[in-house]
Amino acid sequence: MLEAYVEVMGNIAFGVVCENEAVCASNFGIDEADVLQSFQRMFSLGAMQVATKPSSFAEKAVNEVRNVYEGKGVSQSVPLNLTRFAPYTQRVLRAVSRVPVGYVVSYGGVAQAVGGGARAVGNAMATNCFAPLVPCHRVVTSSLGLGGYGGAGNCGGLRVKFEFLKREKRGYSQPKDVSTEGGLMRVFPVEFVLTKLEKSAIWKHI
DNA sequence: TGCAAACCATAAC
DNA sequence: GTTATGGTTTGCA
Repeated sequence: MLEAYVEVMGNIAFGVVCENEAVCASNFGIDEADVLQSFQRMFSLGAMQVATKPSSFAEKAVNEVRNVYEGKGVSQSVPLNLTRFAPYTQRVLRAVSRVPVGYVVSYGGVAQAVGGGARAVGNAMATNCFAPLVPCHRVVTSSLGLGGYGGAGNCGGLRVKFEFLKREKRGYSQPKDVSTEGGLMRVFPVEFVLTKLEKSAIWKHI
């Protein structure tokens, strides 16, 4: 039986779905109903039980979701259960979760590391059930545009993605390579994206 | 800039 | 099998 748990902090709600000490899904939204609704689109109603009193693991997982949301980074201490995804999608998600706070990667950059094409990577992001644990908000277009955001859950929108990136500013100025199971992956300081967006002034309309 | 064609893994049929 | 569908990319006018 899957355990769903949602914690509301002020005007934002964080939620996880857990099973056997692993996270099967995570999300955030405007309130508890919002988050639960997104979970119900991923799992059948009968397979999931909403916990009023969370297991210690669920509590820890929700904490992690909140940390990432607040821009504090990923400790990568909670295991993810990716088995309900296609093998290629799993590779993409694992590669993306290696992008450090303060950096972004392009769809094509991920594709280069895990194989396949940029478009396929975008598809994998769109089905990502682990927002923001798998930081799909750090994946942008090769021209340093935002790309898209908000596939599986209710929490979508480029505005949200933009806010994420602003919180994750760390003042880096040089690109670097991170290693993935497929090979090296080039990541860029999030500032590259932000300065370009602010210059183009398009972000004001998001 | 803007547009069109190539790209690639999935899900649905 | 085949088709439709994207959170893209690249080249060319």
